[in-house]
Amino acid sequence: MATIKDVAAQAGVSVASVSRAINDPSSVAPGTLERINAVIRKTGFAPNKIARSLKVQTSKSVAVVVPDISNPFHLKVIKGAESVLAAAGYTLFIMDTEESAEKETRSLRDLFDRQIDGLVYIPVLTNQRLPRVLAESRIPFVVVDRALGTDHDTVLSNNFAGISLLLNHLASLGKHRIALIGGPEGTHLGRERNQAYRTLVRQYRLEDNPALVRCGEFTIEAGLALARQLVAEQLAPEAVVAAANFLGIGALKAFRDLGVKVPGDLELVVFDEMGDLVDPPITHVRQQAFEMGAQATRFLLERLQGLTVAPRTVLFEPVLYLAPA
Amino acid sequence: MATIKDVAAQAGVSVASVSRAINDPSSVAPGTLERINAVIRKTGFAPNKIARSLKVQTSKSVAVVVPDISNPFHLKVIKGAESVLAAAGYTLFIMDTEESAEKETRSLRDLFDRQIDGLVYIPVLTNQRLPRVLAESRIPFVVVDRALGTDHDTVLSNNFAGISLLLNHLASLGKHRIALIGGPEGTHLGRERNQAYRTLVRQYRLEDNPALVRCGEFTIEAGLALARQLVAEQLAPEAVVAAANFLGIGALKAFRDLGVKVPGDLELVVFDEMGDLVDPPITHVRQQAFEMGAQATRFLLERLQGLTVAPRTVLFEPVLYLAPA
DNA sequence: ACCGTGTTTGGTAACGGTTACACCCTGGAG
DNA sequence: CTCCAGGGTGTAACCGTTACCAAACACGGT
Repeated sequence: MATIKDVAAQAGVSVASVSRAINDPSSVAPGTLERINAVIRKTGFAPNKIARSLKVQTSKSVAVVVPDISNPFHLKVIKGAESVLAAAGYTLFIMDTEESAEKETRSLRDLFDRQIDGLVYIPVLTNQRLPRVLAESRIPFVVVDRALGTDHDTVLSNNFAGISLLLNHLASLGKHRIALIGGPEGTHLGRERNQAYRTLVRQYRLEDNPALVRCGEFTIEAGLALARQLVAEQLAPEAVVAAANFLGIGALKAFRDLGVKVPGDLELVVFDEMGDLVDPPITHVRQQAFEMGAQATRFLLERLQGLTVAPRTVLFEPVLYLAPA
Repeated sequence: MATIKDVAAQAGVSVASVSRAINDPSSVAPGTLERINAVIRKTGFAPNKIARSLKVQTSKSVAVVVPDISNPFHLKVIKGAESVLAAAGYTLFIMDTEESAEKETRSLRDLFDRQIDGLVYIPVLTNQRLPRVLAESRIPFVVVDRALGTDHDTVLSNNFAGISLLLNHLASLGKHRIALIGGPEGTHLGRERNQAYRTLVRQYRLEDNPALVRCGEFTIEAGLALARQLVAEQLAPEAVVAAANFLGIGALKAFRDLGVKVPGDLELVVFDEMGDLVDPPITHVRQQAFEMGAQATRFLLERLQGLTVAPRTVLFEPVLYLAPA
């Protein structure tokens, strides 16, 4: 690769002039500029970004760090981020932490000392607070999907509202004994949705029976196992709410395997969409994942452009998708 | 962030010693080493990778560049890459080119002058040959899923075999008039699968009627539209093969909307999986995406470790998943 | 003729590391 | 008692840019 020195030599000017020709063309005489540009075209020279970053301490790039790139929600957040970044001239790096706190720390570290400018960050599920690396860093970031403190920008879904939409729908259908297939109590996200269920069950005066709530990991396997339990123990719920897409998928599989008709024997509703071709169509709420990614990135760009305002938190409202009756 | 100079000053040694302490501990006296390490721990110092890369022209990182991160096939290739990279101590960057050649070029450029060491590369669909940036670069890369030349490592699916499995299945079911919903003829991938269909139709002595093949983009919308055409034109195929997952999804939707029973009125088989919960279950072939990503990455690592052998091409066999009758 | 003023340009010190090279010890062999 | 080998350390050049500063020059006004 040609360097700025080569160009300077061939054009018969100093490196300083070449640098100026690139970064502030108006500051160099038209004749010189043309000569330099000719050489640049000829050699295909492009300034080395590494060297540039080292000097200017910025890299015109941001990263999105997500716990599981195959989770459709995360995927859409990424797509949302891409949509606003494309216009802004930033390069986007995606990193998959595979739900491992250790891998997450490594990734963050790595991004930092590669001079990433900013970060859209969906924490690993088990994180109860901001990783030290992040807290100590001076780079702007915005946290998506999990509340991890208030001294930085945060973009969240209104989990309570989401569960509320689902329970309200079931209640309006006259269901009374409604089970929950919930996420892990040890995580913020799981707790928040489970708690919403408990609160709302009382509020709607539905059957309030601890045996009706089953919690596990946010995985298809867990959904499958918990749904099986519910059926096996003859609790005969009239409806089931699954607190996440993977749980819903697992539950639906279980019911199908066990010959439980959905809907019919049982109503199933789920938090988050499960895919395009799910049959029968299942009533669910959708998070505005794309829009959340976009908004988070807008916040980030504002900070990158020097805006300093108090940390903001925004809540996106999930929307209900009713399956045709 | 602390720099190596700070550490050197605090430890009362030269920067050279600190650098050595990090990169070749055995070369510094035990006492000094300990003193340096103490300071490093205290300050949380980590060498700036940017500066390091600039000097040593390597960055211990590789990238996976894919055209569409929400395509399950690409996703699994990424997961496969991750699985082998984790062990090797390389950082993985993921970039989504969104099926845009222009964006792809930018991304590749960007990666290069960030001193990426190697590349696992799934080209944008419309690329007929290796992008210039890549061809001219000196960094090792391996191309996945599309044949773009023979002077580099390539990892492919046996598309012919995949179509063959599907047609063979249909033929064994006694189907004779089999339509194809194919990909764009202007792309290598589309052409390859469509061509396989044409060849095999003759080979199996099935109805060889150009009106039975409909091609379009690899999208859900195209699948939907093409399936509608097939139904509308009363060609009455006994079976349909969709040449890709998105086409299959679209087709299934169309049939469902039009009240065409699958199976029953029509048999549908598709190249690639469509999702976990598709109902009814559809007979399809799966590419060994994860394994392909892993293999590609293994090839890459070998080159990164200095192996120089002739460029290799490996073909992975798709496997048939029969829907329960 | 002289003096600002303004435009172009070149020299060069950073940025934060790595590494070739020279230097200084110390100790064992001759 | 010299000499040499070799371990441990520091100095400084270098990676490719950018940006500050000063130098060179032209030009219009007194």
